[in-house]
Amino acid sequence: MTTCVRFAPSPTGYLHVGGARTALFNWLFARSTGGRFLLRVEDTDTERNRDELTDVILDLLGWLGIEADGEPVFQSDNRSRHREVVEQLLRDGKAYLCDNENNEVVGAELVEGLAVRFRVASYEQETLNICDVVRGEVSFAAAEMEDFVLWRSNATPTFLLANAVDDIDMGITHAIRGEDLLPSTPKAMLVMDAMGAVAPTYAHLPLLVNEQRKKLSKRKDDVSLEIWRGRGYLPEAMANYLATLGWGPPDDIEIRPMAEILELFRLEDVLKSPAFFDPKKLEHFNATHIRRLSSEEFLARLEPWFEEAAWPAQRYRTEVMDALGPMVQEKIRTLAEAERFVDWLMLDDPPVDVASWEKAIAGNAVARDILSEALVVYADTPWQADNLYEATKTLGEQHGLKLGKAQAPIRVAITGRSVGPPLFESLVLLSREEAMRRLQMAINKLD
RNA sequence: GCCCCGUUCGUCUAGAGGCCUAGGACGCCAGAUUCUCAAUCUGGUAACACGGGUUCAAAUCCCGUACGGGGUGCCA
Repeated sequence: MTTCVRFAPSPTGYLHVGGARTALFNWLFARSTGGRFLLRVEDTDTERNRDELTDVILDLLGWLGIEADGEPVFQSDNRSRHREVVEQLLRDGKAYLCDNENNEVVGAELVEGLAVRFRVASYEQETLNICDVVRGEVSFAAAEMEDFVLWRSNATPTFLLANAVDDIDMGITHAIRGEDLLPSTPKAMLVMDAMGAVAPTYAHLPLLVNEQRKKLSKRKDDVSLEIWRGRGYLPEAMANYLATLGWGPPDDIEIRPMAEILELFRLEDVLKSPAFFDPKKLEHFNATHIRRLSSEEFLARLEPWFEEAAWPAQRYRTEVMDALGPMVQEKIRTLAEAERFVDWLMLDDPPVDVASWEKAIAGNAVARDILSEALVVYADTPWQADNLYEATKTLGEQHGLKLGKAQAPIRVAITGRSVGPPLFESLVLLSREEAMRRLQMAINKLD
């Protein structure tokens, strides 16, 4: 049997990291079983702009490397089919008309202004058993279920109806979704059974939770995938991290290419308990993925970031990144951090980090002497990294300081920060005149 | 309330009765190293929720308790 799964986002306007994880697991399952991965936009709420919504979702899924098979299906396009199923259920007595107070209204045809509820009593078995790949067999007693609305009085299908009908019509073999949908699964199965259809196999994924162990909330948590992309996270790092939430590779190697995860992933290995979305660990994954990029690829990924950087576009100096790229690559954790490693080479007056200034210069008794002497020494040191290194080292030794200490005030005076790329290589790129101008400015500021 | 699900280091996980005095990763702590460190390396810290069974043997199987979560809409 060829497997067929779907990711069915609801129209909230953006992609949630939990939704992205669900999409990823569906995609992994489809690709690893040679099946199909479809996209269905559950836009039964017709007020949204669906083109725009779909663009956001497709864009983000594409960013993550999750490609759907075929064009996305809009649930709202299946309205007539949904209506047809409701009408049939009504005729079969498996559903009934009801008014706003949920009182049954006699009739076997749809009536404008009246809703339709499913009649659970029409189901003849005592229990509904869900065959769940993750949770095993889960059963619900039919006697404890209440009738539920299939068709609203405003003539639109509810999630329960549309979701069930579309899964059947699309030939979905495995419904892989969040655990929050587990309690509604027996209702979907009731509808499918009444349609004379066979329900798909289910797999309810453990929820992603926040530090309070609650389902990720749009209000309190950073759940939008766009936010993470905007913070400089690599799609491969995000997808890789998401794959380790609720699932773990058997060989304990967590950070790896998606192609390898595809080979190792098995739906039945997915865990049952909720997982905390840990930004710190995500950051570590990201830093590692950044370092694994080739130098060329790293620079290419940085391009969109530098286009929005604080320096004027015409001030960008290609030679700076050609020389410092690899050194920046091994230090940053997110792409967003790259800018402050090199901005002082593109700006006339780079910002000065207050804490760095206090520690290395204002609060450092020898800082003034070091800066003044550096001004003198740099005036006639050959402007090359090796020579600057030696000159600065000697300067420090005259104060009984190791190079590490001696370079601190110089670094802050010139770059504005205590952290950055290797100083002497960078000074060469800055030019002697500019370096000396900044040293003088720092001394003036101190006076 | 009722229904359903879950419970291994702070966190993500490995573990399918003996390989477990429980492994890896993040974090944290310490040390090393580099011209800076937010990089790198090394080491350390820390868990089978509890109580009963079953068994020669249980983190692994069964039952119960506790705790946590999800659901209980003419939301999805």
